[in-house]
Amino acid sequence: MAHAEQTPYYITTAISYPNGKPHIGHAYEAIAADVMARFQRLRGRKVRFQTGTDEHGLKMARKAEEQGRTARDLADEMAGYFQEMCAALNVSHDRFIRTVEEDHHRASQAIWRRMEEAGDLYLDRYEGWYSVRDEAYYDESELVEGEGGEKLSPQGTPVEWTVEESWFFRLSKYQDRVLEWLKAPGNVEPASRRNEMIAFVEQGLRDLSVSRTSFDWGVKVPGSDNHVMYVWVDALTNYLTGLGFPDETDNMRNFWPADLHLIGKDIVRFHTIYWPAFLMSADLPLPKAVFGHGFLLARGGEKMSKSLGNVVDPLDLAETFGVDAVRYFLMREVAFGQDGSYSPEAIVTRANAELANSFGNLAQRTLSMIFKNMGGRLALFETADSDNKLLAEVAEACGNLLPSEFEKLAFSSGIEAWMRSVYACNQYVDEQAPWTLKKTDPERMKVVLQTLFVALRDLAIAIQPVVPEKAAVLLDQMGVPADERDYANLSDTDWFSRLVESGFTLEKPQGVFPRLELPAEAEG
RNA sequence: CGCGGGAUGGAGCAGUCCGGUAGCUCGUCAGGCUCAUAACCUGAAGGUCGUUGGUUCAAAUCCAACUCCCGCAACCA
Repeated sequence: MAHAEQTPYYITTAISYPNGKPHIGHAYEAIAADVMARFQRLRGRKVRFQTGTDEHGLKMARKAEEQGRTARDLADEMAGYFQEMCAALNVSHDRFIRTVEEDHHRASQAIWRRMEEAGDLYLDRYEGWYSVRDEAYYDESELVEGEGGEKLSPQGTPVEWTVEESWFFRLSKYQDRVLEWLKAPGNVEPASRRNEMIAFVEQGLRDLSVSRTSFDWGVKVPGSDNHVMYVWVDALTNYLTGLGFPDETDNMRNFWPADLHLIGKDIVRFHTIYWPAFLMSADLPLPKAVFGHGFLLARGGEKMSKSLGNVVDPLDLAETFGVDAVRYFLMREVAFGQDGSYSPEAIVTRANAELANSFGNLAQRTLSMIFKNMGGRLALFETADSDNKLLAEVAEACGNLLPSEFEKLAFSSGIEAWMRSVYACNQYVDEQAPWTLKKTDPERMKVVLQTLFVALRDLAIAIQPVVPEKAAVLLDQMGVPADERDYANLSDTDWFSRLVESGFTLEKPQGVFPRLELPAEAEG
């Protein structure tokens, strides 16, 4: 369907550090971003969606060394897993960026030069306690004592005294401007994260060490070949790289600044303090919004870890339960922004109750009755008040409630609103009892069934961002043309008559959301 | 005084910003229906919303103090 205006929308996930295979946390973020991207496309916006991997840094270098191979070789393998994950989860990104790519080095060096030209970079010596794991220096006062009396970072990771020449970024210079930006609602969400960051900046910002000489797996600092950039300098720049920066490309013009950086709550600081400061220094506009989502915990709220044996491979999950069930579960179960928990039981319960029993069964019973009692053929019909009431409720949920919640990234409550209208449909089926009307008033039965058909089409269109594959299967069965499935089509009043005129005949319906069963070995 | 999150019927959560009949899902019990994916619909039982104090006509919601739990974070980042 043509849209009068195609307002650009640029959304990114964080790029993942691929020193391990993707886990459910990565899947969660990728899926959420994908739901948002698909949602915006359905709203008629011209979407650009980027995800990828952040492959530089000491940890990758060390890991490769341990395995006796090159960092690049390791990076290639690991990045492959992340790409596979995106494919398996139907993540519809426009670009999967890898920070080892040539254009990314070029973009990083370009932003570096701009910060340098702004007078914000200077060479100094850095001495301090460095944690390889955290990739951060700590002040003596921040260190804690380990069991054997050894010094540990506040995170409990080992630190070593390190002295190196380093480039510094004048972060302190941007303190006031960053603070001002942070305080404007909407820039950083949810508010709890925003407040944390405000508190952090109000304590005062120190200049940031932004280069390393202790290893060479990274982007070379222009004019200082023995330095590589601090991983975050190059990692954050990926959002620009994908648009063609530093060239003045159409993508740069259309999509920068980004509409949304979707990230985990652990890296909010980098995205809402360092990144804005870098951009200010480089004289580039700041992202319109940064959202720090919560984490997915194992059942009972415990952290997922290999030692606890509760790690979840997203690919296994998709294979076991189906991609759409997993996507639905993740978006529905936890309030976005907060932490949530996962368990196989929870996904089966949720998917069965809502997708199979409520929505899937609604579709099946409706289409089945049309197929059996009307020969699968549709005809124009006149609705009564009770029918209009249902259609109005469904239209409100699909056209207003769900979209306005999704726009706020409140996926869970958007889906809940949608679900309520599904309940209303099942209730309507019961009240109208078309199986009785079949004997008493066949004409009325047709009205009821077709009212449900209309409702079903709205419901299927609305939920597409969450369960794209299954929604498409359902809409296909219903004969809704592929180019009439945007949100704008929800308010199209002629689609039904066009469908009738086209002579569409419903085939014997196939269940779209079968009930799931808990795999026997998933117990635990 | 490190930081953050949480405590609401059996379980999992929403509601808390902007006080005013405590809501949802799962589970349990009873009933209905039979079109449909052993599904759907209706009703019921079950909570003094962690504790104490305060503000108020009114507090899950605001204020103060306290108790307890969890995490510091995703593969050993």
